[in-house]
Amino acid sequence: MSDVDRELGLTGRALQVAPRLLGALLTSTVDGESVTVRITEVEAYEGVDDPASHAYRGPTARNEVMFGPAGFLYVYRHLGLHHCANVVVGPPGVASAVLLRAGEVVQGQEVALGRRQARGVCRTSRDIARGPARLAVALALTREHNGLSLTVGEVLRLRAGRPGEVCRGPRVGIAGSGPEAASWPWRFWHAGSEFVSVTG
DNA sequence: CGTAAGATTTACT
DNA sequence: GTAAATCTTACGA
Repeated sequence: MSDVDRELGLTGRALQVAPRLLGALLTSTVDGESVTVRITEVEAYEGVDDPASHAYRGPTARNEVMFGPAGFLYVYRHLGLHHCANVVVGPPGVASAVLLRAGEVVQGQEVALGRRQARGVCRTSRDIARGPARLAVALALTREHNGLSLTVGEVLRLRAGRPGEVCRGPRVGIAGSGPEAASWPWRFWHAGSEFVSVTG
């Protein structure tokens, strides 16, 4: 286990780890360009007990990384258009992950903005990584990065940052998983941050 | 093998 | 506010 694993307590379950990831810094280096975001909004996804989780029905080719050890990246494609990135947490064999929903770009802003504008319109710096698929674009994360380590290696680097005041509420976009799971307050964000995808 | 639905974003009315 | 874009995954036949 690395120092970062210990510092952030990544081997805990998603519900415990999610709020601890707020304020953490994630750097990606893709195509020789480095971008760092400070994480401002996350959601916890558990496994067999969580109807909204990709791991709810057991391991598949897509979600196998979620069942592995903590400290790795899980990236999935959504609606054929977008990618979303998760931090795999929890002990090996237990599916548990934290979806990165939004962040503030603190390094490599020009690169990140360029990547966003190459895929559409991005008017303000506030919107560069505000939203899970936007954050993935800013960091240039795709399915190719699925399963990469967040603590070892050249591409990804996660490190602890200064924590802030935490708010929590229901997760976004999972109404199809049933009213119960959609009501659980498993979404966490930094109080007062403008770099949050949905306020409330 | 066919098909339905999806942890979203963007543009347009 | 509403709709379209776009394709993979997962499940049923």
